Amino acid sequence: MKNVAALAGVGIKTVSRVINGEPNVSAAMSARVLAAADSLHFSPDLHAGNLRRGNGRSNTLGLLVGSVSNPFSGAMHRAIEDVAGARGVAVFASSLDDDPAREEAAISAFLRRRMDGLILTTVSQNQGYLVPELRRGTPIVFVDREPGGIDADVVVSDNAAGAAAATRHLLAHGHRRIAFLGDRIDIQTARERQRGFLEELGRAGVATVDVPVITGVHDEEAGRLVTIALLDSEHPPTAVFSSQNLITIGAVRGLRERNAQHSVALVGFDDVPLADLLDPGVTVVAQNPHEIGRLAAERIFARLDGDRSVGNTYVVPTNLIARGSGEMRPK
Amino acid sequence: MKNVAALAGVGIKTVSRVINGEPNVSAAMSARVLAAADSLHFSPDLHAGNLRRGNGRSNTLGLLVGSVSNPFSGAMHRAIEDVAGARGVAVFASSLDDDPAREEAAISAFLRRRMDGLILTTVSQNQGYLVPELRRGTPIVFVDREPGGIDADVVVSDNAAGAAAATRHLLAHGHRRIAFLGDRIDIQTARERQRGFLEELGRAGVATVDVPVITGVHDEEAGRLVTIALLDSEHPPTAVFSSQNLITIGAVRGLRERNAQHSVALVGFDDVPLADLLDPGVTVVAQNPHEIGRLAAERIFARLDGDRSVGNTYVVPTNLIARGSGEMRPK
DNA sequence: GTGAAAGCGCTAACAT
DNA sequence: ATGTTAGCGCTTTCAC
Repeated sequence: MKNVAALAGVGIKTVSRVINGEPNVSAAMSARVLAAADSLHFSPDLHAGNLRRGNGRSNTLGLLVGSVSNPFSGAMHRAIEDVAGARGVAVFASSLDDDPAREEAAISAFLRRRMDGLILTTVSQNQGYLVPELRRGTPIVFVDREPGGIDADVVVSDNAAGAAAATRHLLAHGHRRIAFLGDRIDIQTARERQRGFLEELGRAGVATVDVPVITGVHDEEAGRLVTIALLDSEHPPTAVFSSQNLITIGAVRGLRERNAQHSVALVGFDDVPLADLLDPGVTVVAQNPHEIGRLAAERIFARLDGDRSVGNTYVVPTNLIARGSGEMRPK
Repeated sequence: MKNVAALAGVGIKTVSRVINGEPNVSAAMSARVLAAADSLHFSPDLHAGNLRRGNGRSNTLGLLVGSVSNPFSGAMHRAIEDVAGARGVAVFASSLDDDPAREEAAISAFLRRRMDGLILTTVSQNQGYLVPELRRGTPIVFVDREPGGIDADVVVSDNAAGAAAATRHLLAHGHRRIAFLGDRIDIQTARERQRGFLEELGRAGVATVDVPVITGVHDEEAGRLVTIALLDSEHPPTAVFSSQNLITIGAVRGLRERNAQHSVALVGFDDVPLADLLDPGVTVVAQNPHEIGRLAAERIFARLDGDRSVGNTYVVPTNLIARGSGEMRPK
């Protein structure tokens, strides 16, 4: 900017005025400055400006998701980007990988970069360490999973209700021996889904002693192996409830390998790409990652626009989509 | 930092030393500063530091992809994040949406934030406007699509060769009337794939006058509609080559709707989630987005580490995966 | 309508 | 081993 001022033969403040579109610059002056800036390929340093600027906004949001390569995360990211982009705010995304160390590293990276707001999926048991940052005025919204030890905005799916709906669906089709395939129990949503499943069985008066509940299933391959093991066991289940998208894909593979896809029912939590094109189509309790992302971003901007209300939890409903795999009756 | 120094009763430079892990600080001093920083929830301002720091690195990379919700982009993003993360560098991703205006806006946002390097998917016909930035020393790698008017590192799939392989595969299975479903022709890879397709037909001596070449097919719904129109036409093709992942999904849907999935062959360019679980499995020319991302990130860091060689083009091979849909013979 | 000086939070260079 | 001063690129404040 100094160089631009020198080349245009004007004071540095005038350049600043022109670049930022401030009033009180003559048209001739403005043209001269713009020409100089152009010929030097000048691009203002946003961070340097923010250092002195009053509100100190960086027009940047930090986003922490499960993994940027997971379709759920991708859809959420996209929705957030759309809301933020409309306001000229850029989004900075990191993958959590369900690793508490990455949670800390990513958030620390966000904080050091002075993001205007944070949208976080977390895995640690407690997010109390963010309370000072929240008090300082940085809007923080937790998505997908509820945080611990902090009062902030939260946007989540109705995990327990969705899991209960899936369970009810299988029960209604005559299943009693329903296997539950759950993620790592340190993950808040995994516990919620398991709770919804067990409570629904309880309401139906089904003894859970006979129901295989397998937790710690975290990825596709584990889902496949667990499904095969269940099918090969002495009392195989007549239905499977896989409580996460990667597990569902693994379960589909496992059922195929034992040629059980048309005899053992399957309902998944969270939708899976092309689920409707499989044979049978995969019945799922679909989440709405786009809506979760949109809402989260709206909350951030509401806070930035001055909303000082206490933290609220927004529950986005799930939606059971029957496609065939969940409508089979036990043999 | 000033506050930390005051609270600890030391000079500001000592705090700086402790925070940055510089040598020449006594253990007692270090502990006192750390305690003060902790009690004030101090987090250093990375950008303020970079303003004065010699190399001025922001430890941030800008990434522009098709859409953060596309699986190809997601896989690439993830690979880049993994390489960058290992070096303590964060990644900032934006969606291009094949819109030249977004290309300009996103790159301008990157530049204003002084990213250390840029990994770009572009859609404008010419990227000459980035030459000054490249000369200034900002490493820029173009991924997925080759840029115009600039000499820089490029990492792409072998689009023409992959398309030729797909075409050869269909020809070898007896097809002559092969429909080509192409993306918008302003997209460089779309042109390359079309070229590979037509050249392979030429090598095989197949007259292209009889071959339906449909371009401008950009999304899933367009792919579906075009496929149905082809099947309903007077001389329906015996095989379809869909040259992009969303188009392929649309084509699968179209074939299903006309119950032609077991009679009309299909090969897609770029892999599709769960393609192996469909009936028939979808034969594709798979790209390697993970490898493209990894290589691109490696190039950025090589440049940051001092590599001053001229721009190079890295071609990542494609891989034809036969799963059933591409191995059907014409009726 | 324009510009000079001070200072944002930090680090480089140079004291001590 | 610790502190002081200048200045990164910009905006603010205030003077002209």
